[in-house]
Amino acid sequence: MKRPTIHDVAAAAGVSRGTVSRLLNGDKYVSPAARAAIERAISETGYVVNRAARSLVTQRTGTVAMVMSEPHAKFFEDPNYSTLTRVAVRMLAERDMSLVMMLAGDEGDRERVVRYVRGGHADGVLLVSTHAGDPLVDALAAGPPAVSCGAVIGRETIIPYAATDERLGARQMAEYLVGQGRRRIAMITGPMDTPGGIQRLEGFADVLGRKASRKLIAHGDWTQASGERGMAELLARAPDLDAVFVASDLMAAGALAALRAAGRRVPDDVAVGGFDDSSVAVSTHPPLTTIRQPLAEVAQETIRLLLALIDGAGHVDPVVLPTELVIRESA
Amino acid sequence: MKRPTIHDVAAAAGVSRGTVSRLLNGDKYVSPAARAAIERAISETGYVVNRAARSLVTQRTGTVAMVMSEPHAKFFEDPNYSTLTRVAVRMLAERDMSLVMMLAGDEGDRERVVRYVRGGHADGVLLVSTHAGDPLVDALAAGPPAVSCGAVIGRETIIPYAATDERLGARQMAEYLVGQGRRRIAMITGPMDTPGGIQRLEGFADVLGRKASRKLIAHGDWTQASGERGMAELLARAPDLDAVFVASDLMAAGALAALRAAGRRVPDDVAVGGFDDSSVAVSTHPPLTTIRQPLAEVAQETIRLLLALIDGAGHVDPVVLPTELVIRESA
DNA sequence: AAGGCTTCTGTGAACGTGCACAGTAATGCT
DNA sequence: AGCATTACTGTGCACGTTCACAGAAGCCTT
Repeated sequence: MKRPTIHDVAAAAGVSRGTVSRLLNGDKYVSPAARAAIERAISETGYVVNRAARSLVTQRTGTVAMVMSEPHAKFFEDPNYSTLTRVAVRMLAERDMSLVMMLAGDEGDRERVVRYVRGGHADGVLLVSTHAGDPLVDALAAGPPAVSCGAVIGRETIIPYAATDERLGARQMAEYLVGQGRRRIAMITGPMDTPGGIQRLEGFADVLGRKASRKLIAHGDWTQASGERGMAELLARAPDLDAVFVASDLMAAGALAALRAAGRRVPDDVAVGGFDDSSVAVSTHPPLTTIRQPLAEVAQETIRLLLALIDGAGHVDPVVLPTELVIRESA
Repeated sequence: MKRPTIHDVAAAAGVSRGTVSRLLNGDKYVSPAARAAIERAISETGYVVNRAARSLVTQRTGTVAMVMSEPHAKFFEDPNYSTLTRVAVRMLAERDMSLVMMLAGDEGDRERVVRYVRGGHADGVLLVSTHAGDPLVDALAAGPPAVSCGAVIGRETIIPYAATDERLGARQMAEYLVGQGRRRIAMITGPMDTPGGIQRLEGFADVLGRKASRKLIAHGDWTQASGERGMAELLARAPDLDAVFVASDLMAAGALAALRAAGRRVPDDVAVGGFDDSSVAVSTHPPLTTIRQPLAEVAQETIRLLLALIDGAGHVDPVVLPTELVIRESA
């Protein structure tokens, strides 16, 4: 009834522990005969290595901790995390490693994460949605390698990351709107302590120059309600606007509602550009012209960086990947 | 530089390993003096228990594996999983346990999951979106306790679960549509190998009786595109329909598009009812009248069942929680 | 024929913990 | 006073693995 150990396998194969261990860990000095006997013994006994015993001696855990700092609720509905999680699990599984999820919403959570990581329970840390000034980043500095999916504002040189070229994406949308002959282009940004909030506004300003006046800029918090509010504000401040670039599709859905309430037609009176190419982009009416991010590639690069560091690379360079304009009907 | 061990703590506190261990594990026989000295020593040394060493001797891992069988991509955007993950991480953290994510999409994945779980690397298994006939369920039967969030079709008596009362929700919507005076009510279902697919149709049929003719029923696969297709089919087969109950909000968004394309006004010509009360429900035009599921409670109950089993409960009863009608503008 | 590689194998020690057991001192009970 | 009980503490062993080391066997070189 007991689970078979490496001893049982060795006995069944007629060799010693050491030889079995060598086979398991890919050491080259194992004779073909021994190899065959051991492989047979493993499948007969249904042996699977005990990771606890292994990590006790190797000081490695085969585990990566995914730490999410989103203080409230809905961190996940974002396809970003969905993709990242999937890619991470896949890539780690290939190396027989596993992904454990941790929340770092409040102080207690954060302490637990630090204890866990510094206690040596993870070989690496995958940071997600870490806000500017999050104390977690510094608390984790002395531990195992950490990377972030998306830059950590203010810690770009400390925490390696892979990210979308947010600024490029914003430029693409702004240029498209200008190219369509729009003259009074407004913007609803994300929160200004996130990379997406800051850099999408920067890209917008790159193209619009001083036409990007404060009057034409409203700030949201990624929620649909904030998009609706932002749009209403903008309409009040600049009734003559003929286009709006909204920093996320979800907020853009809110903006559409506000425009409809104000009797403006989209795209005839006002063109609307979104960002993310998420599932809401096609469920709105009209469907959103938006910016697609290479989510899967970003996720993949993030994990690649982390694995390189875990494998001993002293330093890795951040990776920034280009976005793509997706034209639908809203602009 | 080495991480402090229980020995170091014992030495610093002037007691023996055993006493420290007793304090750590909540044994009552520790004198107040020893307790104080040990607690001080722990915080001074920054000691954190080595889980590998602990599980080696206790045969427990402090880990729950969350296994997702969704064959393709987007398992996560569903707020269902988002909520479940969050709740699971929270509740497990309280007991100092952790959640590891595993995918069971293809055969290779499934084998890895079985190896992992039967190899004793998890104290419990949390099944998610497991389809009818999934071989994983039987392969896991001999291992540690497993529960499912949402019933596993055909294995309801083997795998304990917490779930929404899907059938009740469908009845609520059907009764509401009937109560609004609708006479020709159609339905677009989910895939018929999922609880949501089957039971939402059953609830609909409970209310409509033989009025729920095959002519008025189309099948979707939860995607928006399938909702659009289903609606087009229904309009072709029964042009006189005046209401449609769509088994998910996302499919309902597709149905709205098809209705708009056909020139039908919602809700004037056709009332549309959704299911889930997800974020799309408020981003469509008009916003969807839908059924809210108590996601957080279901998640909580699921984990509670699992923990009870891990704690040695021989048997637990499934939990089914009621839904709620949310009235917006589409019906 | 002797020595030195290369290839392969077995063995003892260590990793850090919990648990059973033995043991001590103080207290309560008759 | 004697004995049982309670409260507390220390010690040896086992958990299952990897790693360093030592050693055996075969082959090539001198």
